[in-house]
Amino acid sequence: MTQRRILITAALPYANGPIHIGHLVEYIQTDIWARFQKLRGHNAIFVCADDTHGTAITKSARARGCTEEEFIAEMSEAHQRDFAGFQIEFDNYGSTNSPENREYCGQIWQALLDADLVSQRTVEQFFDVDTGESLPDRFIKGTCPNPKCHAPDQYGDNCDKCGATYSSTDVIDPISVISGKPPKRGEADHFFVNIERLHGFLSEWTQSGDHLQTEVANYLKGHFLGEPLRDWDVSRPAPYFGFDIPGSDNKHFWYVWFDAPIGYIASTRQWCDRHGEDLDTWWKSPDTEIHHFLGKDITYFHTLFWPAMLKTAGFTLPTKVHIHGFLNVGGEKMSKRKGTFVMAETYLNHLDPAYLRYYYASKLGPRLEDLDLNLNEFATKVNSDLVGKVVNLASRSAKFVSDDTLCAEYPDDGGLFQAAAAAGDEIAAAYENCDYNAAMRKIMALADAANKYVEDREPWKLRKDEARKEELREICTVALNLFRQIVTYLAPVLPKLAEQTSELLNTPISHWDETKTPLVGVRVGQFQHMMKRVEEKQVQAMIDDSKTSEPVTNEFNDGPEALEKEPLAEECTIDDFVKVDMRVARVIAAEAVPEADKLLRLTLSLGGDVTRNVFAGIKAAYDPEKLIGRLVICCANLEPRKMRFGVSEGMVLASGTGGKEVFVLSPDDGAVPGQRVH
RNA sequence: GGGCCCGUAGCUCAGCGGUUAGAGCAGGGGACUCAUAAUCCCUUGGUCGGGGGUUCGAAUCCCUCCGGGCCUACCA
Repeated sequence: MTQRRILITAALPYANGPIHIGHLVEYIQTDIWARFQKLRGHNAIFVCADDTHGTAITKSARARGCTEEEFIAEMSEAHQRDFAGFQIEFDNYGSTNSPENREYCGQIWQALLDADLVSQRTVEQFFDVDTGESLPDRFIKGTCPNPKCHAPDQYGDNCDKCGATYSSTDVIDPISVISGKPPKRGEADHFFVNIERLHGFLSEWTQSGDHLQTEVANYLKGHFLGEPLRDWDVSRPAPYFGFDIPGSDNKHFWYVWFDAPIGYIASTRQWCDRHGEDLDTWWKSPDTEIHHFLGKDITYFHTLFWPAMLKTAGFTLPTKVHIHGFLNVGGEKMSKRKGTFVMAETYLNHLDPAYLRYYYASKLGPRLEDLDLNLNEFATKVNSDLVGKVVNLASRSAKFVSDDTLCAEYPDDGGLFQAAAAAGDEIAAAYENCDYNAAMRKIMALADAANKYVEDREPWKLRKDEARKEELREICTVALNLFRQIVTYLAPVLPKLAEQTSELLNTPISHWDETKTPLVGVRVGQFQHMMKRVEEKQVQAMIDDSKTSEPVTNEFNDGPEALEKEPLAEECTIDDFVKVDMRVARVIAAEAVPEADKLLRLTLSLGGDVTRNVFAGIKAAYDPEKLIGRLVICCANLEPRKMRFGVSEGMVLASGTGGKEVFVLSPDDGAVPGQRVH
C-alpha cells in the first residue's frame, strides 16, 4: 500500500467554556480516524487549537476579573486536560492567538486584497454605552419585532418564539447584554469580502467530487448557491479581542471567524517547526490530503468561506469536510436541569473514557445525523460488547497459559484466523469511510465467532488432564490470537486496551497488518482485568453530579437556588389565572405601621379616585418615603382581610424570600395605573 | 416562508431495485460453569409512517400526505 500524507483537523473549541460530552463526539470521531490512519502506516498528523478571539471571550475574562490572555491560557489548559483524559491525541494543539496565526491571517488577507475582493463600507449597529464595544446580535436582547409575535427577551438575531430572523437594530426596546442598559446606535466601518466573485468556483467545488457529504452539498445548493452570495463581514471595530488588521491603525480587527480556520494552518506550522518540516508540504502540495471534521452548526464557514480563502491564497483545498450532527441524550437536547449536560471532567470523575469512545464509535456513521446517547444502552452495550465479548476472550483463556508460551506453530482453527484477517479490509474500508458503526458491528461478529470457538472446544475441561496440556495450549493460542486481531481492529477506538494487550502478549500492536500473521511462541503474561463493567450507579452519579455542579453558562449566570427553594406550583388553567385580577397601581401614600414589625400601610391608586388600602410585609426592605409615586402591581380582587391595624384590600406583588430580600414588581415605563396585567 | 435530513421489531440501528426483511440489546426457553451474573444454543416479535405511481419485481426509485429533527449568514 502506498503511504498517504494526511492532515487531519477537528474544529477548534471555543475558549469560552469547558469541553462537554457533545464536543467529544467530534474529537473522539476525529481521533479515531487519525489513529486509524496512523495504524495503517500512513503519514498522518492531527492538529487542533483553541479558538480564542471575539467579544464573548472579553466578556468572560471580565467576569472572571482577568485579562483575555490569562483567561484563554487557563481555558486552553483545561481543554487539553480534558482531551488527554479522553485519550485524544493531537500532534499539535495551538491557539488562534499565536504569532503563527497572525502571520497566516496577514498572508491570506493580503491575498484577498490582491485579488481585489475586499471592500469597506459603513454598517449601522449598536454599541454598549459603558464599554464602547460594538455589540454582535447575540449581545442584544429585546422584544421580537415581528408584529404578530412581540415576544420579549429575545436575542438580536432571531426569535425563539416565532422563528423570525431580523437585524438587531430592528429589535424593540433593545438591551445590551454586557451592561444591561439600552445600547446606543452608531455607525462603524467594516471590511467585507466579496464572496460572490467566487460563486462559480464554490458551486463547482461543492457540487463535484467527493469533498462533501451529499446532504451537505444539497444543503449548500438549496440554501446559498441558488442566489448571489452576500458579502462576508470580516472585521470588527475596536475594541475587540483579536488581531488588528494591518494598516488599519488599530481601529479594525479581524472577526473571530476569519482567523479561526486559519488556526488549522498555524497549528500545522508549529508542528512543522518542531519536526523540521516545510509547511508547504502540508498545505500547498497536491499529494497531501486535508480532512476537516466539524459539526453541522459551522458548515458554511468551512464549506464556503474557508475554501474561498484557501483558493484565493493558493493553499490546498480540503480533500474532504466530514460533518457530523449533534448529540442528544435520551432523545432530547442535553439539559443542565436533567443532568445530561455532562462536562468532560465530570464524566471522567465517574467513568472510563473507553466506554464513551466505544459507544460513540458504535453509533457514528458517515452521515450528518444527530447521535443519541441512551444511557441504558450505553451501559448494556459497553458491558455486553467490550466486557462480555471482547475482553472476555482474554479473560477466559489467558490464565490457562500465563507464564507459559503460545504454540510455536499456529494450530488449525478451522479457518477462523484467516477469516478474521480477511475481514480486515472491510473493516478498514468502514473506518476510512467514517462508518464506525459498521466497523464495530463487523468486529463484534468476529468476537462472537471467537467466543463460540472457545465454547465448542471447552478448554476448562482439558486443564484437568495433564496429558492434554498441549491441546489446551492450542486452544488458548487460537483464542488469544483472535483476541489480538479484534483488539488491533479496535485500537483506533480503544488505545488503552491495545496497550494492555501488547503487554499481556509481550508484543506491541503497532500496525494494522499485524492482524494478518498469527503470533506464535511468545510468552503470555499474567492476566489482569482490562476493563470494568459499567455500573448503573456510576452513570447515575455522573448525572446527579451534572445536575448540581454544573456552572450555568448562559451569559447571566443565574443560579438554580431560588427555584430549588420554592419549586413550581401545580399547573393551573388559563381560567384559574384570569380569576386573579392584577392591576398597575401607584403608591400615593406609604407609612410604617408602628405596632407591626414587618408592615407598611400603602395607599394605592388605580387611577381616578379608586384607591386601595393595602398592608404589605416589606418594612425591612423598603423605606416608605421612597415608595411614594412608584408604580407597582397589585392583586386588586383579593378578598379583603381584616387585620389588627385595619382592612387590607389587596396585595402588592413582590418576589424574594422575605425580610430584606423582598423585591417589589414594577411595570416598565409607559404603564398607567388601572391597567390590567395579562 | 424557504431549505436539508430522517421515519424499518419494545430500544438503537443495518439493508437502499431482485431469494421467505436483518443485527445488537431487551423479552421467553434451554445448555454450560473457564470467564467481570460473562459464554453458547433455540425462540417471541415488523402489513419497512400513510396513500398513489414506475417496474416482471419496491423497505429500496418517483409523487403526495402525515410525523420528527435540524439549518436559515457576523451564533460556539
